[in-house]
Amino acid sequence: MERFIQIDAPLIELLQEVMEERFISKKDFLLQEGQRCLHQYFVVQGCFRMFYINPKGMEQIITFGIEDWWITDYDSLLNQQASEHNIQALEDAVVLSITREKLEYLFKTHRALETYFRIVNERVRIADQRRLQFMFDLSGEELYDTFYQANPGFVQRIPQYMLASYLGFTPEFLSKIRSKKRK
Amino acid sequence: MERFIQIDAPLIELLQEVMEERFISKKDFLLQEGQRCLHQYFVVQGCFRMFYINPKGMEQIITFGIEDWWITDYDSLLNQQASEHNIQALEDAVVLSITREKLEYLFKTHRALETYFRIVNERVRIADQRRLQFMFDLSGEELYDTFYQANPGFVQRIPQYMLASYLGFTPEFLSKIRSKKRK
DNA sequence: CGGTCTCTTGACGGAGTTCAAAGCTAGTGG
DNA sequence: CCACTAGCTTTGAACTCCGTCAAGAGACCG
Repeated sequence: MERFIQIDAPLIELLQEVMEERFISKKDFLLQEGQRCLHQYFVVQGCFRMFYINPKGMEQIITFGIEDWWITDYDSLLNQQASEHNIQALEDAVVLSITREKLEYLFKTHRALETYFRIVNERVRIADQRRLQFMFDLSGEELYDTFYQANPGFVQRIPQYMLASYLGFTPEFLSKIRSKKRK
Repeated sequence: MERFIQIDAPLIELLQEVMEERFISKKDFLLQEGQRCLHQYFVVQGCFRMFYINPKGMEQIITFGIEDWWITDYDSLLNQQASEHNIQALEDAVVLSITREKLEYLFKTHRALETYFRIVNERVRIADQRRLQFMFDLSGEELYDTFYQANPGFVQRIPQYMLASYLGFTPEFLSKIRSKKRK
């Protein structure tokens, strides 16, 4: 938070009080399809994936969430409807959670917090746009290379088929990319 | 704005004073590659496209902007660097423009305005995510159908090859989709 | 009218998918 | 601590969607 706003001690203490610490075991869910999403989660430790079941019945990964990132399903959260998404821990994890109601209340009383989230969402828009451009411009192999370079080490943390899903192709194809590289 | 915040008369008047009205002729640019983007634009009348030149040398359209939408290049605006994008009018148009500096000043003095943009960006994140899901799930033909249904009339306002670019395929392929439908 | 911009059509090629089978790895219980 | 199983990765052959290239036909604007 200090990257984006000047945060004072009282606000830090308040957040520590209000946000609930949760320990999640590998493979457990923060959110499952059909539930209403009520919280925003800050990942303290661990790794999550957010995915849905696409029309072909396959799991499609939208995004990952790791340490120091926020994760939630905004569509379900803001429009107060059942989620089509799942958020699942890929490792044992620790998150801080806060309900949308509490957060909006804090926005009113603590202006800096709202500024913080305004800025975060501006940054996410930039990142989302870059990702879209990558998907337009790059071949499967180039997508893999680019992701690999940009996120050193992360590829080791997750099964390859999840990376394939995130990048928008099949595990078989990713396997062929990798086997080609071995030569 | 009234959709998202309670806006009072003084703020409305202030915005009318501070924001500059600009008339843009068809084919003229609000932003060109290489320039620093300094403004956020609110489209009063007309239609814009935001595009860049991809590695193959083709124009790739990222998004359109029409009446009552904001348009800008956040990456250039916030990171204060030369833009890789172009924003061009597809029709004679009217916009209200405001520099980022002025807007951030207004955020400080007029809280409701910052709340408004926080909410707008949350909504845009939802829309961006839906678009990503469409691109994962749908074939070219389905993308066209879905866009056509969701934006009745808009397809008539723009050349077909721009729609093809936005949807992520070639004008030739779009032409084949349409010729198939005629039967 | 004349040229530029836009759309269409067809033949061919290639990136990525699908399906099926087999090999590998890691977690789990006995 | 081993054996077994479920989960993950690899490989190959056939196939599909969509891109590329090239040529022509409209359509719009000065």
